[in-house]
Amino acid sequence: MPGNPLRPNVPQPSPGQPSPGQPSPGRSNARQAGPRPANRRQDLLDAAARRFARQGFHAASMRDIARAAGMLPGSLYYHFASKDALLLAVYAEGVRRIAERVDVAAQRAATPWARLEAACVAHCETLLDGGDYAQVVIRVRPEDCAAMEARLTALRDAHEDRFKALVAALDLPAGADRQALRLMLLGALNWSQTWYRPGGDSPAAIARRFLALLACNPRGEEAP
Amino acid sequence: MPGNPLRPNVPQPSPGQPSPGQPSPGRSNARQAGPRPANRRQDLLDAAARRFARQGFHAASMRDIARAAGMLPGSLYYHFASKDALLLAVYAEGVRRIAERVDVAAQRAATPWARLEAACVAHCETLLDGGDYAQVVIRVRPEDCAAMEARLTALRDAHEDRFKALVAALDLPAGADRQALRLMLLGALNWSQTWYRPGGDSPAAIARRFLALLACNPRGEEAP
DNA sequence: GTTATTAGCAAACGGTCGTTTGTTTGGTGG
DNA sequence: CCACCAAACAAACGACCGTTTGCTAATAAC
Repeated sequence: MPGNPLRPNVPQPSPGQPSPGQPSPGRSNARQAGPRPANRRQDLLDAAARRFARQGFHAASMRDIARAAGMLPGSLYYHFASKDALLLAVYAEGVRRIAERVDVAAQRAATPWARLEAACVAHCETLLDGGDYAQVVIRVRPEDCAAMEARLTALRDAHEDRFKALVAALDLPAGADRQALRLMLLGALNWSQTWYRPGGDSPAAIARRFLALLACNPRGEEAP
Repeated sequence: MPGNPLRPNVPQPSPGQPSPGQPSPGRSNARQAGPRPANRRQDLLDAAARRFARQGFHAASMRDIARAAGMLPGSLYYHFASKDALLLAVYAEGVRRIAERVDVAAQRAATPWARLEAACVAHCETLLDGGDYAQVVIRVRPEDCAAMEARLTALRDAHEDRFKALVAALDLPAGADRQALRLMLLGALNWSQTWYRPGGDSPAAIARRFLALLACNPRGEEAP
């Protein structure tokens, strides 16, 4: 037992920080873009995202992920304390990527309806073609990982709040059912992950076709 | 090795037959409702449905299911050849239950719109309050079980075809986007499983609120 | 009463799981 | 040159996985 030089487990460079590299290795000192402090952590996250997106949380094993990242199973634990923690990191990054694209798209549009449409298009595109991180957010249910359930749910909710605001900004008749509008839109878009295949309609077209069904007269009335 | 009296693995009383009991044990002969041919197979299916619905396919283990059914792990294999086969049986029964309620509801309604609404209400009610079997159909993805993927997908598609027919029967303007209408409706309803909690709106109310958003003017046009 | 058959028990099989541990690199600051 | 440390390797740990095997009570048929 030579002391305890083990398990430093990476300082986790404050979640949310874009990507300036430099994990600030304790000892300060400007290190020029430098030879390469070995960025395998990102490869590892990518591999985990891919496995979680394609197989789900339980079916993806740490050994699969390690192999996909070109490491041995034990090596993962230098970067992440547990499988749960790895999922949380992937999930958080996934939410961040979706939210970022939705925000950018919404800000570019002029009217409230156009903003909602742009947001739906961005949400759908990221979900279906935006890579593995985003797919994990829709595919993996928070309750699949009991230890992280609360945190995963909070992340997902934070993203959905954007749509709550976009729908609230719409100019609708008094009795309009805004909650149903949001739930229906997001539900239909999220579920599209189960039937979408790259051959047919583009994700953007899917989102627009859905929105077109609602855009005409979204108040809570019966059919004729 | 005393011959091979093993693995008779139940004659599988022809899938789809309602529930008359009598598994027709090879040797014919009317057996009056009788003392009890031991119905544990149903308990076993129920237990499996519950675990699959609550934990998903991979997280539910055969040992969990056996314990919930009051059996030992090995005993499951008298009734089902594998975990995959057990899932298939649960899934098929789930689809059957949803489809049955949807059919009954739709037949009771008079107009095409009323039939679609009744079908959506029935679909949603079965999904959210109709027990574990139905939830498995939505929760478990066919690709979670590679060996059964084709069969599970076929079962799910067969159910969705009913909605294709109901939407086709609607009296809509020429350019109406019927495909989007169906995908949006089913997607929103299926996704409701992820956010529904028994406290708030009833499943029927959820379905009706969604349909009300579409019922007014479902043609493919842009927002003003 | 004998004989099959049903439905299950009891105990393991090999394999994989998430994880831990001790040790070894290779670059870097002093 | 040396001490240091991030980043991995190599090898296991116990637990649990889906499944197989041999056996046995109870039941029903003859």
